[in-house]
Amino acid sequence: MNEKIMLVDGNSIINRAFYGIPILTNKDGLYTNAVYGFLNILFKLIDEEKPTHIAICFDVPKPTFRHEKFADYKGTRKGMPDELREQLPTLKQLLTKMNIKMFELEGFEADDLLGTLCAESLAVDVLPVVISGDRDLLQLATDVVKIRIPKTKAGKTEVEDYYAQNVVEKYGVTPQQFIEVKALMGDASDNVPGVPGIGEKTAVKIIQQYESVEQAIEHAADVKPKKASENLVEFREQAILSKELVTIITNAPITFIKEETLFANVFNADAYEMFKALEFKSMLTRFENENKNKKADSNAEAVTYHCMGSRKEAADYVDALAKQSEPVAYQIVQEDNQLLGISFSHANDRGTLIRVGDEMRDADVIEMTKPFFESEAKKIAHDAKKDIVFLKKYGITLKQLQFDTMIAGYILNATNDTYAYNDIAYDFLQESFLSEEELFGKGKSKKKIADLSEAELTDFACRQSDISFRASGEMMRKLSEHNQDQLYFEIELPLIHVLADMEMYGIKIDKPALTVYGEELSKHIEQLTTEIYWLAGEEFNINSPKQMGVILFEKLGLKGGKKTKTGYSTSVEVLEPLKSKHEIVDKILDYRTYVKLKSTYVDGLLNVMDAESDKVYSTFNQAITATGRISSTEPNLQNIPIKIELGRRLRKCFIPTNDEYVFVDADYSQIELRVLAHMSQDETLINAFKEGQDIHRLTASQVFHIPFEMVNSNQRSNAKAVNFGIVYGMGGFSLSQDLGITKKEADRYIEGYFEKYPMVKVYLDETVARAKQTGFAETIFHRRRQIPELNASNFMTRAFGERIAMNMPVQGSAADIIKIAMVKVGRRLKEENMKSTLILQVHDELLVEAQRDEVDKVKEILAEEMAHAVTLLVPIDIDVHEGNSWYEAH
DNA sequence: GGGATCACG
DNA sequence: ACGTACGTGATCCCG
Repeated sequence: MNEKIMLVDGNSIINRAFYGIPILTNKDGLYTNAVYGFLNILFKLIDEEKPTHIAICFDVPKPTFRHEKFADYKGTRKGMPDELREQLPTLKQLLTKMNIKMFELEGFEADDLLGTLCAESLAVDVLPVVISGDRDLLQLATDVVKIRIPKTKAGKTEVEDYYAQNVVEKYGVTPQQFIEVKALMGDASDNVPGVPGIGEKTAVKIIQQYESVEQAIEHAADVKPKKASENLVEFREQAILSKELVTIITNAPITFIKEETLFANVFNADAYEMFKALEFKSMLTRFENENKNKKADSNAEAVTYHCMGSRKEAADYVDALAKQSEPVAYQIVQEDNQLLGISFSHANDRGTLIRVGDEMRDADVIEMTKPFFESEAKKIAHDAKKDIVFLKKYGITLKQLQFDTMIAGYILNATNDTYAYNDIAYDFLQESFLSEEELFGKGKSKKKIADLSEAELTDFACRQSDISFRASGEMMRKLSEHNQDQLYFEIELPLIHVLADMEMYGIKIDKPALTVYGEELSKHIEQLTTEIYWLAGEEFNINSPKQMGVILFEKLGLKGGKKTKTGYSTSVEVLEPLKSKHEIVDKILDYRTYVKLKSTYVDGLLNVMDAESDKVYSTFNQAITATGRISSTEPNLQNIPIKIELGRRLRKCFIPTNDEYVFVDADYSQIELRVLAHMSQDETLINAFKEGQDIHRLTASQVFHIPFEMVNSNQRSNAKAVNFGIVYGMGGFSLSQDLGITKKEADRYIEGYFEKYPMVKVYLDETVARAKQTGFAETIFHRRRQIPELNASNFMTRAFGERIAMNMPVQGSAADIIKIAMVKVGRRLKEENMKSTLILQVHDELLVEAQRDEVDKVKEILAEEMAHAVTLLVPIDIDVHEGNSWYEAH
């Protein structure tokens, strides 16, 4: 046989793919993860098997002959989730375009069609190989017919292969006997009854001895154990029925025409378009490879990039660049802080690389290109912040940054995971390139850029500046179309410089104080560890929730352990109510607090601290969050403890560089609620802020129907939770959990809130409605977030989308506002030649390291620029403090 | 690499 | 009836 047909169980494979790959959607909100995973598995197996023919079988969602025999067949099975169901038509459409033959037939399951095709292909001398996620198919295995069962784990596909021999090895029975075993033991997932009291072990034993259900029944008297023996007789009909149910039939009324299943013309233009629409970027290269002998499409159009060999040539080139009046895109290629080359692209040059090599060392390339970076020529960059920080080390200041394609990509669609070059090319030029991970791999086997040949490096570097240059036009057009010119050019772009300055300046750590603090924590941890072991009666890993669950809920018999996917939950919410039940609980909660502080903060900060300056230099990411906030990493300075005093003391270790400076800290007071007041235009809320009322107290008095002056602190704090919750789109249930009240009461609170602030209700409803219509939510400054979840058929997903739609404009507008303030504060400090520097932002707070003489001026600038970043319908309040540490200043 | 936990706004 | 508040990042365990 030199022809081979791959027979695929469509339903079981797409099902596995769905659960193996996280939910994905494309731009249009179409779910794609299962289709993507299906193709991944399909392609992998095609590569391995190299079939000449292929067919894919599907179930028809209607009763089959098995249901006629047994009405409850598959009765316990839940329907597939909507997110998966929606993907079936997409998959079938795609397979049609790929000219892959599909089979489905009313009254039969995919299994039966596979069995039939298996038999028919063998009859015409075509070797079948069966792909399914369902072990029932193992009954089809023979000495030549292989059953392959793929598993998708962590994005990787592993396959188990079974010939008849392998089935015997693994299950101790032949493929034919496999049916008999199933018939006896039943199958809970398909609701096949089997024989009560006979499980897998017993079933295998019985069949090994008697070979079939019928013979086992015949010799029922001899069968052991006794229970099985009796039940074989009592449930004999049920056993026979079960066998019929699990037996795959091989003569379903379908016609196998070999030629129809030919594996050919799969990677055609039609399919390519659909892959693009589904955003299966990594799979597009497969088409390109398959078609590389065919005519080149626009994508593969030959581009000539140059590499400057000689010093003289390069110097002249850069000289001309610096004088350009038209924008120039550049890309600095570096690895491990080592410069490898700089490429340039502009209107008259698709790409030229100045490469670090024998003739020009890194310092030469730096020196040569310095005039360009500092020139008035307009520059297009990709992640300019990285470049600013890099160039600064050589004393170079990047001037005239006109466009940043990474940031533009983020503004145009804030929900992408990455905005790498290949993403930008894909989204804005409709061109597909390999990602860096695909080019270089990842983890241990990651290849080095430095190992590229000159030609490869030229291509790699120039492609990037080329993409930046060409995409920037389309991106600008889209920004205008979205009304995002101001947001992009007046907020995000200037912010890049502010963030770069913050990163470069860093923040000083009082190392001795931090070390002492760490030792104090360690002592407590040691003490608590001993006590916990003693109370538990044994040693265990307190850091392992799994082990702790066993100790608490099994050994010590505490109850109320709510189950998570993997076992008991041991989180604070679970442990807090158990404090009075056992002494150990309090110790564990303390232990957790101390360990968190020690490992995440003390050790974490010491690890990333620069040894020379005793400073930490955080990276501020401007293209991560879906709402417009910035995030902070390595170290994350936006989650330094403050709520409890023990943790708050950490802030005493964040200090000014030297005693020439002090910290001035300013934070917005209730910025999100003020934004809500503005956006909703609710009169009561607006007036409350205008009159400087205590907003939580006001809410309390209204919601609980008590006079303003009579509100006690508990009522006020409950009202605060309501005020917060509203902004998050919270429901009654969660509020009740949070406040420890009944859902009914919580619902009344929320209702009361909306009675008091009626326009807030109107605003939130309208916001959700508008988002449903447009597919996105937006802030005051037109920052937008796509919300594909709003179209989900799944209730939970859709409700989640609605909460996002309510929250994003509020959280995002607050982010807009503080970003404007940062740009303005940064500008003022620079223009007025001050020695004070903005060093940190924590969502509603700015921290400035102020020179002592400038403290008053700094306070004035902060108060002024933060309060007047925008004009809202309500006043904006700022609290300003100074101190010799972050602890004192906040 | 994903889940659980917990730190922040 | 569904499960149940938005946005982040770091550390640890475990398969």
